[in-house]
Formats: sequence, C-alpha cells, structure tokens
Amino acid sequence: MVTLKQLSKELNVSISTVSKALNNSEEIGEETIKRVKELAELYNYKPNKVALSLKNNKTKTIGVIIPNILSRFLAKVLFGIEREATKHGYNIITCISNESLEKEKESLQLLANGSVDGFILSVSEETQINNDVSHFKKTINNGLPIVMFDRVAHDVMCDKVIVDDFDATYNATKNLILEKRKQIVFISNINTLSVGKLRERGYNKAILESGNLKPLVLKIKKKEDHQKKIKAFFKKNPSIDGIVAADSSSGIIALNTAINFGLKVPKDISVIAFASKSDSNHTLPKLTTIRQHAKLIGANAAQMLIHRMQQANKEEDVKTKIVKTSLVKSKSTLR
Amino acid sequence: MVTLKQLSKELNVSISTVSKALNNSEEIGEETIKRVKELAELYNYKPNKVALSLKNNKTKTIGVIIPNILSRFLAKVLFGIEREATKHGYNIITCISNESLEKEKESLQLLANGSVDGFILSVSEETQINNDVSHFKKTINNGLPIVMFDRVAHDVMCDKVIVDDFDATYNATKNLILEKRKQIVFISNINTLSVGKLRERGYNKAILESGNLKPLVLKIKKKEDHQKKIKAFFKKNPSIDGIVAADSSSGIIALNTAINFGLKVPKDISVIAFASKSDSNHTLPKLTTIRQHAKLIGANAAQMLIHRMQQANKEEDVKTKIVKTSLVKSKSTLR
DNA sequence: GTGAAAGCGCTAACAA
DNA sequence: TTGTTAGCGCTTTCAC
Repeated sequence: MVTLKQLSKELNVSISTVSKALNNSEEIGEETIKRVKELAELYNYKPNKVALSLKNNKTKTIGVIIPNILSRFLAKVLFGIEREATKHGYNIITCISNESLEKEKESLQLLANGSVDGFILSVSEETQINNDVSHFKKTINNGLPIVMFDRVAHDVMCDKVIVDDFDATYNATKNLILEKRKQIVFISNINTLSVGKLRERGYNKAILESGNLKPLVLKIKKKEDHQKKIKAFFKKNPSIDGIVAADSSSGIIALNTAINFGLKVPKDISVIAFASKSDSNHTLPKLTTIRQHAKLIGANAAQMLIHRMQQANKEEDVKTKIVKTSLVKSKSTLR
Repeated sequence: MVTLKQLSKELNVSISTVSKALNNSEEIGEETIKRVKELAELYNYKPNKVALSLKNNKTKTIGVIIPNILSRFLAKVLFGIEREATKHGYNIITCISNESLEKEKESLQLLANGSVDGFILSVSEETQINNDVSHFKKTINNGLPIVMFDRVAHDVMCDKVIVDDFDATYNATKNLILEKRKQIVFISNINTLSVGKLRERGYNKAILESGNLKPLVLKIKKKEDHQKKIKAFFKKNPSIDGIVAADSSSGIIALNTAINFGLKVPKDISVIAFASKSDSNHTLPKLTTIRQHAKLIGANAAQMLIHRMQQANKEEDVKTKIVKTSLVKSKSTLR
C-alpha cells in the first residue's frame, strides 16, 4: 500500500500538502492538487483505514454476534445488517457465539478493545438460560452501544429490535380455530428461548379463548431426533388436525410426517410455522408461514446502532422497535 | 477505553515502563510490574487493537467475501472460517457480494485499504459468467493474499480449496445405475456456476459409460418457479426413476414432488442431492445426500490463508486442496 | 500556498 | 531498573 509519505517524496512536497490536496483543501494551489491527484490515482492510493481509525478514534466497524449462522433467520438478519452497514460506510466483524455464554463474553471482550464502534447481537441460548447479562452492561458502560434483536435481554438498557412473537402465534392459532380445527398442536424446538416461550403463550391464549379446545404442546430438545419425536407424537395423538410450529424445522417435519401418514394437507390437517419463503417453496403443499422479515430486522438494528453511534448526546433514551410478522397464507392451510 | 498514558500518569511512571511491565519485560522490577498489573486489571486495560495494527502493519483480520449468506453451504463455510480464525486470534470481516461482480470488486477494494491482512472468498456468479478476474490479480499484486473456495477462478494464481464436484455426481449417478435405474435425471439450478458445470459433466460421464442409458437434464433458472418446473418435468417424463440434484433445493423439491405424484421413494424412484444433514432430516424419507463438509472447507481455507500470511517467503507455491465429498446414503435410495 | 509539528496508542531501540 | 524518543499513517493547527 502506497502512503502519503511516499507520494510526498516523489512529488517533492510535504506530507501535509499531499493530504490537504487529496482532501481538496482550499489552501492548496490548483496545479499542486492536480499533480498530487494524478500520482495518487496512478498508484491507486487509498487512505490507510487503520491510521484513520486511530486518528479519529472511530473504526466505522460494527461487531455482530449471532448465536448460530446456520439458522436461516439469523443468516438473513446478518444479510440485512451487512447491507445497511455497507450503505452507511460501515464494515461488520462477525462472531458466532454458537449459543455459548462463554464465547459470547469472549467475543464481546475481544472486540471491545477498539476493534468496533458498537455491537448488534442476539443473545445466546445459554445466556438466556443462565440469565447472565453482566457482560452486556459492562460493554455499554464502557461506552460501546449495543443493539439487541430477536432474543433480547430485557434487563439491559439498550436499543432493541424484536418481533411480535406472542401476537404471531396467537393469530396463527386463531386462524386455525376459524378453520374449525379441533385439536391444534403447538410444536417447538426452541422452548428454552425467550421468543419460544412467547410463542407458546400466544398459542395458549388463543386456545383458552376458544373455550372448547384443549392445548397440546410438543417440545423437542435440540439433540433429539425430530422426525422420530414428531412421528411418535402423531401416532399417540391421531386426532391432530392443526399444527402451529415455533420454528421452521418442526413445521416442515410435521407437514411431511402428516403426508407420510396419509393425511391430506390441508384437507385433513393444517400447518402453520415460523419459516422463510424458501422453506415454504420446499414443501409440497407449500407451507403457510409466519414471516419475520429478517432482513428488515437486520436493517433496523443497523440503523438504530449507526444512529446512536453518530449521536452527540449519548444518553438519548433507548428504543424498542417491533417488526411485525406477517402470516403468509399458502397451501398448507384452508384459509 | 483506558490507555497506557492514563495508567502511567496514575502510577507516576513513564508510558514505556507500563508497556514493558504489562508485557512482562525482564527490564522492569518485580514491584513495578505488580503495581502496574494491578491497576491495569482494575481498569480492565486492553491494548488498543487499532494502535497495534498500525504499529505492526497487521490487522489480524481476514476479509471474507461470500456470494450469498442464505446458502446453507456458504453459511456453513463461513462458520468454519470463523471458528478457525478465532482459534488463531483472527477476526473476520464479512462482505456479501450478492452474486454481483460490482459488489465483489467494491468489497475487495474497500478492505484492501489496510482493513484486512488477506481474503477468503468464493467467486460471485456474475464474476464467473463475465470471467472477469482482474480485481483478484490486482489485490494479490498489492500484497494481499487470497484463498478461494468452492467457486474458484482458475486463471488466478492463489491458494484454493475445492470440492470433487465431478467425481461426486459421477459416483452418485453410478450408484443409481447399480440400482438398475433406467431413466436417471440430472436437475440443477446452478448451471451457470463452475461447480454446477462440473457436476453435470460427472453425471454425463456416468450415464455415457453405462452404454444403454440416455442423459436427461433439467436446468432451472434462479427466477423460475422451481416447483412448477419440476412438476411439469415429471409430467412430461413419467418414466423417471432416479434423480441426481446439483443443489439441495432441486433435490428436496424433486423428492417431495415425486411423493406428491404418488410415487414411492425409494421403491419407485431414488433421489440423491448435494445437500446438508439438516436438509436430509427435513425430508421424509430422509434424503440421500452428497455432503461437502462445508465447515472443513472453511477451516482449511482459513488455515491456508493464515499460513500464507505468516509466511516470510511470500512466494511459496500456491496450493489447491481438494476436500472430498461423501455420499451419505439414507432413505431416499435403495442402496 | 506550503510545511512543520503534534497527536491518536502502542512498541522498541537506545539513553540514562 | 526506568525514561526518552522515534515511528507506524493520517489529519489539523499553526507558523512561515
């Protein structure tokens, strides 16, 4: 990489002249500016990012910590963050906590050494189970803003972007009730997560409100064989005619299992799941989905963080933005 | 963030003394070291990463440019890269080219300003179609090493990690031939990519070698409705009894479509696809898959890059590492 | 209109 | 054993 020093030497002017010329300073003569710019162009000069960061005490970099890159939802949020960040001239450094509290702490620590100007993160499963939020508070106290999305720690004062999880399953379940479904099941493999619990509550409320229906819930642990569990559940409960799934995996497997059992979807049984468009396109019939608008969530989180980082008044009140889900009806439900 | 300067002031010693003490220099007295370390601990001192980068002319950061974060394969590779990088004390800055040549160029340019020490990337679709590799060569000439994975540009001299695409489909097809399948189809929605073409060739070779079978290929474009296309194809070719899919999407939809048409899998028709374990777990019967070992690919790429970056002799010969796929047989094939 | 010098935070050669 | 100084690449104030 060519530096100002090298340019200045070659041009027989001082470093500061070159710097000013490249920044179109009024102080510098037209002729000099031209000469400098030409040589800079020739050598493809780019100001050294690290030097600028040191000088400005700003890295223009956002630290992103996500629990699991293999989740389509989280990957999509990351995409949204990246796009928005790039638009504003920010880079993103990505760390994957792998649902581990320890790794989350480490990543936060590691990047809080001047590598980034702020964080966007979704809380790891272990962190939620242990309810340990000290590392977040410490980071914020150190002057590095955090924006949390999806899985958030409510006790931490920071900007947040969340989904209307409760309403989403409430509405989805209502929808199945309107279809006159009699045995609606809630299936989840994320019931240790805050969002998983909210989704279950939304389902329960709708069932209870119906008056005559009984809740039936299948919780699957991460390590269990999902297909086996769901198959067994179907066998044990042959009267199931409606499914609300808290995650795409459960939804897809439930749908395929129903078909495998000779049920017609949606004639005999309806299925709704938190899932993406591409998930929906992969099942037959296409899955009716609760969409979380992951990209939008990411974009919102990035916007909020960038806004806060550029804020002179660091003490501005924290905000929580709710990105509403959409129930996108497709072929796995009647209406 | 607390700095050496602040510590030194509080301790009434010079900055360099503090620096040396923290680095356990022999020069500094035991007592001083203790005092310094205690205060550093108290203030949670962390050396400023940016200052170190400037000093050492090394960022300990890897730029990763992937075409599409929503691809499970690429996300998994990213995971592998992140893990390996973290293990060696490197961070990763992620850019998503979104299959665009322009964005790829931009990202490369942007990060080549001192932000990263090297790159790991998979070439974007547009880049492969236009066969434009000048930006890669320029970056390498600027002294920034590149490691390419999966979709690589063969004309660029750099380290590479690739998959045995040709052999993979050749073997998969052979496998179906051994099952006595008579009309084996190759389905792909990635036929504009280098890897897609290789996969098709592997299939073709196996078919031709069989002597009596005829190749039948369905190419799907990104924007087309995959389900519609595949359904129509099944209708037009009712004798299909074997499928080799170059991508998970085609494989999953083909399998589900077959079932929807009343075919028994694998009795009436076998399906093999490039796909992940989780894809396999989502179909019923479980999909027989060609596994690419994405995490391993990522880890290998990171290792190669880190090795090269730490190499004194920058001119060491470039290497190409092949990570062999595995044909993982499951319930969608006979044997 | 141009240049010298300081400073961002750190390390290390050299001086004391 | 501790301190001074220079330098990484850049911007900016101030002097010429």
